[in-house]
Amino acid sequence: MARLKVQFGTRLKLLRVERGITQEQLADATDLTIESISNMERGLFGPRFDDLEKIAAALELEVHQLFQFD
Amino acid sequence: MARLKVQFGTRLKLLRVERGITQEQLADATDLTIESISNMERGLFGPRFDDLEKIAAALELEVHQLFQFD
DNA sequence: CTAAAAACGGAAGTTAAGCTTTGTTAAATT
DNA sequence: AATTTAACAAAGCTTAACTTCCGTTTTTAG
Repeated sequence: MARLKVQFGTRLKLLRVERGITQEQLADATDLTIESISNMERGLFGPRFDDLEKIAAALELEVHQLFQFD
Repeated sequence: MARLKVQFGTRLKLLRVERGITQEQLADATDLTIESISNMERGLFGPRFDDLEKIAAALELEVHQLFQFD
């Protein structure tokens, strides 16, 4: 039942690494802490709605692509 | 800057109406209140991460489709 | 090989977005 | 005209999300 968080986290990390940016750089770009990014990538929690927008913008993609698993 | 909430809300309403279910039915299926559904559809706030899963399940679609605008 | 950078992980405390409750009003449906 | 459905608002509550602080491990680079 926390499947989505884990899937999202895995996807987030993949996309971030693909773009060659660090957790710290993503944290800066989204006004979050590195721990929050880390926790998201590990599936401990998902971002708030507003932060979804920031994350997508920082990775230069559409929000729906963050949820494009498989 | 609350663009995503508005887009999401509009999309949610469209998908719900397409399926011919009321706000109340969606609220029941997701363990939310009708006001919360109403507020989301009007773009006042977005759902929590866990509720995203419930909403997608209730509408029988994948989460990424909730963010498939245009 | 070593130092630095990046990521992992946990625990405890804080904050504010999301959610509820209550109530009223306005459309839409029959 | 009556009933259902949805819009709207304001005030209070809850808790997931977030931060802060800490130490450890892994990866990268010099």
